[in-house]
Amino acid sequence: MAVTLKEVAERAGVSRSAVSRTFTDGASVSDKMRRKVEKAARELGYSPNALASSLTTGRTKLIGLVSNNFHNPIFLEVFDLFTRGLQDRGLRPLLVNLTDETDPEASVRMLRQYSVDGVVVASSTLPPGFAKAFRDAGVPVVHSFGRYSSAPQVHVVGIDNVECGRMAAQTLIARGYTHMAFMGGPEDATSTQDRFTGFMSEMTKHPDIQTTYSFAEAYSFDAGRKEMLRLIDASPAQAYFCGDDVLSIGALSAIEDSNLRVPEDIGIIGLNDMEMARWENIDLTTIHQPIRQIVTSSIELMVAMLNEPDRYPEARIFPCSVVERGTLRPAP
Amino acid sequence: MAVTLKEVAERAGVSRSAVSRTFTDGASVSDKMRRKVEKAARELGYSPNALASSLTTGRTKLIGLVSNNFHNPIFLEVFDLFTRGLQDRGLRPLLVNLTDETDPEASVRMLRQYSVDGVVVASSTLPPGFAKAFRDAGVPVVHSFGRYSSAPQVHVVGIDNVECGRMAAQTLIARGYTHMAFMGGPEDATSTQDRFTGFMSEMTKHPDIQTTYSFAEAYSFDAGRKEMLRLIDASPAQAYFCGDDVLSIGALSAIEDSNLRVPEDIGIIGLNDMEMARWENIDLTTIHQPIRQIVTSSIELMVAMLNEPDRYPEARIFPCSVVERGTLRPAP
DNA sequence: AAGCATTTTGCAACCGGTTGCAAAAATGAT
DNA sequence: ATCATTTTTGCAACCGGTTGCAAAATGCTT
Repeated sequence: MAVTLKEVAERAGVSRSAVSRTFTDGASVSDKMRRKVEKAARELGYSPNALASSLTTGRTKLIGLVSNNFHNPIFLEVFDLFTRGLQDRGLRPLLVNLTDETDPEASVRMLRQYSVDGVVVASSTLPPGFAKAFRDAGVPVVHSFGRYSSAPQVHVVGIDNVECGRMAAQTLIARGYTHMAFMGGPEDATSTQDRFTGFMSEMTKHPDIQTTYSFAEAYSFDAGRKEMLRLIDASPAQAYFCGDDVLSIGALSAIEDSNLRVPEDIGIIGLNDMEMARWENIDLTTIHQPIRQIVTSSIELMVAMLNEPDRYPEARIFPCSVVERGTLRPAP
Repeated sequence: MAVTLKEVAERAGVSRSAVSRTFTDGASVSDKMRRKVEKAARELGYSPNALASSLTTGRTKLIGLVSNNFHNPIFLEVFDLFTRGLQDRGLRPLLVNLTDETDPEASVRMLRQYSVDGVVVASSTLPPGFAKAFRDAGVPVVHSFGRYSSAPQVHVVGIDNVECGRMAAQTLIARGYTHMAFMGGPEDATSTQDRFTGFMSEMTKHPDIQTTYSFAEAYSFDAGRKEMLRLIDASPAQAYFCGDDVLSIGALSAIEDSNLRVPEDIGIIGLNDMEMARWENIDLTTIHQPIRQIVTSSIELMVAMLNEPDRYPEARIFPCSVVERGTLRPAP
């Protein structure tokens, strides 16, 4: 079907090596030869087979992009940034959607079968062990949005979720709330656990402030709404640190429907600062997660690892900051 | 680095063909042989190189998934469905993000270099010519969410946007509005053009109803909000058919901020029925686009084409339907 | 136990490229 | 024009698999 190197060589009346060399940069070819080959290639509509060459070069320029977050709008931004960033460096994202049913082992195997040069795990909910499976298989891996650790086993790029929890608590404290709560995402997500830890660690410094907590079933609108409806039905706190922005928006919807006002009756602070958070009809106060930087840095790290596979694992942590909008009452 | 077929063969004390055969189903291998090989493979941690085998079989099981919609939340649902659907059939999505800057030619070339078995173009804004470029390059292609044509040049799966425009117009007419408008997405998107055509064709049957139209710059919240603010500043219509749901939500935000009520002062009907449309704080009346069916059907069509490359191009069009929620006043 | 049909196995060529090495060609110095 | 040096080119082996074909092994019949 497709035109091969051999055909071009025959047409140009040169050896196959010569053709190969004109298409690999850095190889030694005379101008005359190059012109001859390029002419023949053009006439035949030849373009080299990247997969065949990967056999000898050992490089496919394929990068596995693994995620299980196909329901959180922020990940559309993440995929956008990743695909563009990788493309710009001549790398190709092979997308893997890790659902609850898919066997993690199977995806490791599959990505190895396709000889990906590296793997980016983009998820804030997967345990560190998942990314480690790739490392153990000898595949360079970066865990983006992964759990921060002072002794990382694999490269991690993300934020310090414990610190974010602390920051949220401090923000609420500064607003003078006397009863506040943590409404987390799924309890088994590492990001939920860490944010919870940080939040609580700060609150223990303020025993006078009443603190409660609960967890939603998922990082989703429905889960946030459902949980907030339940909380309102009991006796709600004055302000909530919600697991993330989608959850916050679900909570806001519940509050609105219960004829309570934001921020007067209940205050909300989210986390992520996704595009939607600044939509005027949402106007969510939230903690900004610098996803652009995280993605860029992840890609840089990946590129660095391709050249230096045994690079010592490092954690790259980016600072977050509170974005003041309309869902928290002003400081007294 | 990785374990190869040859090593397994040596360890098991058999020929390379034998190893190859145990890993290709349908090949003739005795049980004894299979056990021997599998044992050796297990001990060595061998898994076959999919790319190397593609060289001889001519199949990579790689499917290019090309899109330029990385800002519309509905496409996260689309990517979710596509990746899962493809995975379930043993196919791997190679994601291509087509930005304004990327040369379409280049992506065609790139996907050919990676010998993808087929390409899915998932976009409602790309011209049919783009998908055709793949067909001309001899690559099976399906254009999902593409423009409906009675004489399609490539396989198209989607909706009849003209019909949707008509349906929107009819819905507004039935509500007894006397001044209504079309607020489209970007004017050069085929979906915008078709919805406009349909909308207008219906309105010409009702010369008594005042009809106006305008276009937003993109299918985005900001564009919708901006355009609606502009319209409100002039003299707004009683009801709008907005290009899609995100645009509608932007419009809703503008209306709210202008202290006008929905649906009393201004009615809105969107298109897509994305997840967010049913969020209680949005509650958008919209035209449901059956994306699940479109994606499923696209994948089925792709699989069919892999077995029968010269399949005659067909258009698969799925019916849409109005989903009544809270942004249009009830019929009189 | 021999004869035949059937299944299993290995050989070797091939898929579409790359690359080390040595021969050939071009360049430069004298 | 000669020779040493550098650059360019082709040969041939290899990357990790698959597959048609013929030989070897097995199963079945009588």
